[in-house]
Amino acid sequence: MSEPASTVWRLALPTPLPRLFDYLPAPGPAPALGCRLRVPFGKRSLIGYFVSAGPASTEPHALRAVEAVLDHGTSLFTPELWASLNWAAGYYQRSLGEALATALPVSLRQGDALPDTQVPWYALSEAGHTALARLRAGSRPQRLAQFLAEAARDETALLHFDAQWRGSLRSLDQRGFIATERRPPALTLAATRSATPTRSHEQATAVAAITAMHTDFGVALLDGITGSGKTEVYLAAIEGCLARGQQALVLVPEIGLTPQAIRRYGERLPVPVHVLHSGLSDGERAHTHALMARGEARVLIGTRSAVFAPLPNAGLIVIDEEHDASYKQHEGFRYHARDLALVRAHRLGIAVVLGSATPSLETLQHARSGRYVWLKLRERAGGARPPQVLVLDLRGQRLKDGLSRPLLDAIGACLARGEQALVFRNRRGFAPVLLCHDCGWHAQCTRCDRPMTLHGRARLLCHHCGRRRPVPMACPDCAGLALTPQGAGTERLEQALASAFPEVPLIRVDRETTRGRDALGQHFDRLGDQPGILVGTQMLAKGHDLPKLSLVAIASVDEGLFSADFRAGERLAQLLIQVAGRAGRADRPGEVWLQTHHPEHPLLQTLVTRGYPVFAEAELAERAAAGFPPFSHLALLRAEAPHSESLDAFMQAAHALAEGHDAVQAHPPMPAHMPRRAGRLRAQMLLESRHRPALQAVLRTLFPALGELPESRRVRWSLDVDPIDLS
DNA sequence: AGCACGCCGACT
DNA sequence: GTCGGCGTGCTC
Repeated sequence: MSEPASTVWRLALPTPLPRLFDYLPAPGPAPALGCRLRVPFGKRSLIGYFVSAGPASTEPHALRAVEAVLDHGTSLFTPELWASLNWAAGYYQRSLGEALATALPVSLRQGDALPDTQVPWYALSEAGHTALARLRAGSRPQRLAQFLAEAARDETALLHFDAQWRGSLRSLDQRGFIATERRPPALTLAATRSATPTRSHEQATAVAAITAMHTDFGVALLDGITGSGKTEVYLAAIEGCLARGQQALVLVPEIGLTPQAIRRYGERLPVPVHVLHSGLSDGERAHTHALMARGEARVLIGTRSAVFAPLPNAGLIVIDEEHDASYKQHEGFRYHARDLALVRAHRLGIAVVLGSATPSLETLQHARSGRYVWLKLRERAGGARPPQVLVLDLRGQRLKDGLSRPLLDAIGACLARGEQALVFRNRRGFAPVLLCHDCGWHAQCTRCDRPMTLHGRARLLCHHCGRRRPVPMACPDCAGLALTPQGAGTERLEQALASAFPEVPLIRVDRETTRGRDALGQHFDRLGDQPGILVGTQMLAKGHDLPKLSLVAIASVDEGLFSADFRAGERLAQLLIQVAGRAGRADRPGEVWLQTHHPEHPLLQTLVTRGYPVFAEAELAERAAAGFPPFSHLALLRAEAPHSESLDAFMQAAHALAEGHDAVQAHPPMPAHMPRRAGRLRAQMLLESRHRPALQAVLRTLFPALGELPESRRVRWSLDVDPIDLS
């Protein structure tokens, strides 16, 4: 039966416009919820998602017709994923169409069909069965034929049976002894798995607690120090999930998805382990998506966007390093993968394991309040001792290229023992500032009002907008020749260390030296187990285990100590613990050196002498007193414009709209942390509430109203719900 | 976000 | 004289 003529189809479209769009229906019945349709939109053609059929909402609109229905019968979204994405679009104030499109791999987003996941299975044909007895006993083809006579096999099984199966199969096939058909891939692996290691009492307790949670939604915080064996707990929990026939999703931070880590899951679990990360082709991503959607993949490990994987048979979600900032998308649809995973798990009625050595204060607060099961791992596997932390007071010390004498001596001693040292510095380039020693001028980016970083000896680079220019011969202000690099970046540390220790290999790891697939792993491989030095940025905080690494130095912790961002302390503490955790995992305790001009700073004192849990308690008390998250909830309106008039006008108008709501405070607009970037002026306004629903209610009216402000057309603006970074 | 339309600088 | 810069307006 056809729909009445006045009926329209209401679609979500991948555009930031926060509404649905009506179209004249295509012939045939209305599609299922979430089915993809091709529709004309302005001058282009878009993929939209079916939401509902009904009478046209707004009257005088020239309706256009749906061009094609792409999904017949079932949509790409499971009911749970559909509901979760609807929730996410509302919560993060994005259009439903954008949220839906973000959740799909690019090729599906563009309208491709869900890829075929069937693989060839080989069996013995009737002729083959008849001929089996005549084959020469013990020959390769005969043994293969015997193997296929028992059951049809896929390529994985054949490979495991005989690495050179292809030749034998071809010879059997040429004689008509093989029957091939396409079937879904095998769910389990025949290969023998690596043995389960003996678990510590703490680990066993954690595994039992997580296993007990399998019947319903629940969250466990696996609060385990570095080296306490969190991965072993994940693996055991995933094994339980697989034993119940369910799927497991593991989220890891961008940098955590190393071949080493993937191998560990692959060697242990009795099913194929699938991986999603940014290095894959569109086709590979769509294929993995299809496997998950059909329940043909049981374990998926992935970074942030893997949180959108279909889970028709969900059993468990693991989020490793749950505090990691890479789980928050920093542009467009600014979702938080951890929070979205919790929402999905709630709908799915499954357990979530949040693991970290340095839990976020949000998660910790839930654990303290009893909403999460709090599982602690406080022992290092094998009884290894924690690293010894030395705070090195730089005041009055002579610094050579950012390195003090005691630190150089310690590195020398470390190398002399045949071990490795890691020097961490969060600034790339040679020096962060180029200063005129005569008049005080320093090289600034003309578009960002920030110092330009000196790279090499001749080039200035702005890390905020990418602008580059040559180093002037003389000071542009006073014509003096006393231009001096101030401070030390990774490049300068590399040079200083190379001249101090010319006899050992030295590897610099930062964005310049480390690009592309597993470049980091290759660096580590190059170093091997010989004595040597690694110097570099954040990228060194995770990755390979380095058994010979016994000294970690943080060249300067000072920048993080006095930041305007209320989360800076938490982030610095997490980084310090993480980097420190790299030292001395094997038989001998490592040493961690912190260079600072502020050895008495409470953060360092608490963290170093009493550890992260005590630090976190103190920080939580401060957050409670100041009314910051997790004791309040934030949304940040950001805007930028080429001229201050349009920017100010928009921010004023936005503030007027946001003001005067119960239980939600709209702070006055203020310049962004970087008031000018790439030549554009930037401002922001913070919304804050103790009551999340109250904040959500304000955002629901504020967001569409902002888009309708005439002032909004002259600025680029965005709303960040639960911002991680207030700068 | 795209994509077009529409008015002002440096080029064949 | 044009090619093209990005301001501003619209998308069922």
